[in-house]
Amino acid sequence: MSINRNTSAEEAILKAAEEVFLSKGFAMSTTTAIAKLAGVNQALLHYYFRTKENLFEAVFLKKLQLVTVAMYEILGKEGIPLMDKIKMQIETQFDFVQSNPKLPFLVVSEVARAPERSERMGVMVGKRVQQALGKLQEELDKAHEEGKIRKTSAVNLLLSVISQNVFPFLIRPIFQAITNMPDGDFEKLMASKKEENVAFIINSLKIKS
Amino acid sequence: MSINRNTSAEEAILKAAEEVFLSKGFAMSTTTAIAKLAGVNQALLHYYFRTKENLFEAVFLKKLQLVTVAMYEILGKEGIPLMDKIKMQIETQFDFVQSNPKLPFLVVSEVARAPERSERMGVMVGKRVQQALGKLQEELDKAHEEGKIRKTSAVNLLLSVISQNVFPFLIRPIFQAITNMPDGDFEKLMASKKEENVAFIINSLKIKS
DNA sequence: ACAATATTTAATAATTCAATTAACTCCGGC
DNA sequence: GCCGGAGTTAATTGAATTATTAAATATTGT
Repeated sequence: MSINRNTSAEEAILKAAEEVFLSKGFAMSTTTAIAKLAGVNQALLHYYFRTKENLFEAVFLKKLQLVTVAMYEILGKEGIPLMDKIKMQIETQFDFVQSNPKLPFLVVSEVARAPERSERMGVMVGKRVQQALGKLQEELDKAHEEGKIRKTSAVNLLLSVISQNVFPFLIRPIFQAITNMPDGDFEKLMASKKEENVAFIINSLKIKS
Repeated sequence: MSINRNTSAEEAILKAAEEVFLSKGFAMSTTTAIAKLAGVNQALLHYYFRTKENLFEAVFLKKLQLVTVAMYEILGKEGIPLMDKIKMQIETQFDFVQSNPKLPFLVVSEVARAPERSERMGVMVGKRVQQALGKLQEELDKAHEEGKIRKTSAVNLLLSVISQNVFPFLIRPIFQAITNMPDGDFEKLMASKKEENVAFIINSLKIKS
């Protein structure tokens, strides 16, 4: 057994699968296309992963683990002032999505294909997110009582943050088409979008004169 | 030709197609399933629409026209004070998405399948949206100069509004799973989300003390 | 009534694609 | 050197699904 050869082939398949699945989703991807992109025979893909489903699972779970980290890592941290925490959460999340811009599409399309995925994802991170949200809610309430921010729901806030960070990457092609925006301009827009989102969210929490 | 019969059959197919395509997307839907749901023979579907693609097109374009209205209708109006206009735009858009909650998924998945769709959508509404955005930018600049709001990009604002309004419906299943939220609670959350979004956006525009 | 046309169905052809099979190659241990 | 297993491929199978065909039934105009 040549370690080099098998890892290179298996890795090539995984890499190709990642690329194809990420841009097309499960149903619109073919093992043939993946094998071709990987530069291997289509049967080899089945040799290593047996089924298309298995191969997908390998790709998807790997990605999903990354998501969960970006989701609750910051919120779970102790001893960080509320506003800093929110700021860091937005930034971390944005960076993650920016470096995995096609992942949101895969998640959304996969949930439509196999709704039970949602439940598995819920089991995977639910507990920790809920804890983090509980903590966050306490802090938000406290800050509100101290007159620092307006009354705010933690769940709602999290939803807003994710919306702001994720959605632009999800509709990028349509958005560019409608606003007639070339690639360069979109990337420029996104470069400033992170701090824009931070300002936007933080500002919306503040109490206005 | 019986008007009753053909409309009822053709309509039934369209209605079934709408339902299936909206929840599964193009690739994960089968003409067999659509015909079955419509209660007609599968070949009848081909008699009326010839191809699955045609049938999809009929459904998709119909929906798309609704979208475009919700997108620029308000922004294009004259003689409405800026803040009222923004508020109305958010509300109209939210109402639209709420009554077509599965449409965002279809649009996103369709763009992944056939990227040229984006361009067609761009052609369809681009001009008008760009005009509306231009007007909005002028108004935003004016309001900023008068010290009423902070400096704001119209494109960015529109993107934020759409993000806030659309994204929750796109990830509803995952969101519910992660936060362990039953259907009733989610609907309650959405019932207050419209005004929440208005407050959120308007507030973020204001200049804080 | 009946011819022309539209609608509907059953049967099946054609296509696509995942998955399997059976053979071949390459390499390391003995 | 040759045996055995891992790696690889071409070719094929089988299932699902889109699309067509040809025949049957209903409807309308005259």
